[in-house]
Amino acid sequence: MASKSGNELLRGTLDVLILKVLTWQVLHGYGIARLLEERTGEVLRIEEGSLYPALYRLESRDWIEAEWGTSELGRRAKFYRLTPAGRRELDEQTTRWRDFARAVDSVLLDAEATS
Amino acid sequence: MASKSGNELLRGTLDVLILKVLTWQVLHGYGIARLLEERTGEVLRIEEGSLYPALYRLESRDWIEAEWGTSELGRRAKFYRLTPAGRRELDEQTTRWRDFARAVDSVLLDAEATS
DNA sequence: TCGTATACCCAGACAGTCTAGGTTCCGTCT
DNA sequence: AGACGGAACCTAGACTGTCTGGGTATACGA
Repeated sequence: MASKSGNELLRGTLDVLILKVLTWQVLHGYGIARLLEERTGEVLRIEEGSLYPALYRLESRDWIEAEWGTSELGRRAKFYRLTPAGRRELDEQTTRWRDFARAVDSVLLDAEATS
Repeated sequence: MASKSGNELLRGTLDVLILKVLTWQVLHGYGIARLLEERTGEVLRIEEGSLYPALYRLESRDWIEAEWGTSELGRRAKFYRLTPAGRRELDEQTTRWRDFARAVDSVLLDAEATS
């Protein structure tokens, strides 16, 4: 019952998460999703139907660039790298996330009664 | 240019914020929005086009109940209060937010290179 | 050889926010 | 008295991003 499949919280956050992962390494889409899930103990689950559209979006905005290659497991894969504009965007969105999260916390973590 | 009017980050967070405010006091919609903006230094801006649909959504799910009354300034206003189910939902969504925010932080606040 | 996992792709449904319009009424200023 | 701003509510339609659920191809192990 409390399943709530559509992760609304992820909205507006997936982009910056992808950009961040790409500062760690040049990686293909599938690997980005796996890495994010792994590092967050499955709290962040990136469905492929969200992942690939997000990658195209980021590429069309010139925040990342793609190149076909071969994965560690010998399969054809598209590797993404961060562009200079993508790095600037990462910084900006990271700041925005921090401000937003702090604001939400300041409300949610407050005591129940303001007296 | 970096305007980004549609606040995607707010997605999935507005509900829990409203529920939380209603643990502080019985309040009308307009007042909820003003209070959230005030308390977060305008970081959270709640547009009326998002606010009222959100209130109907919460009411239709029986998480809040409404009653018409008169505001402090003498105007007709709809006052909302939290229901028991709303309180449970608040707890659940607060946990979900905390897990999510911690997961995002663990990625974004990490050093640039994992070595 | 057959299944499973890797790795990619896409159309359509869906949900929530925003824009931009609107109404009513109170209090204040002229 | 009239004009005006702001309080407080409401709504249709656009937009955007995620998910569901389909699909392809290939490598590897059983």
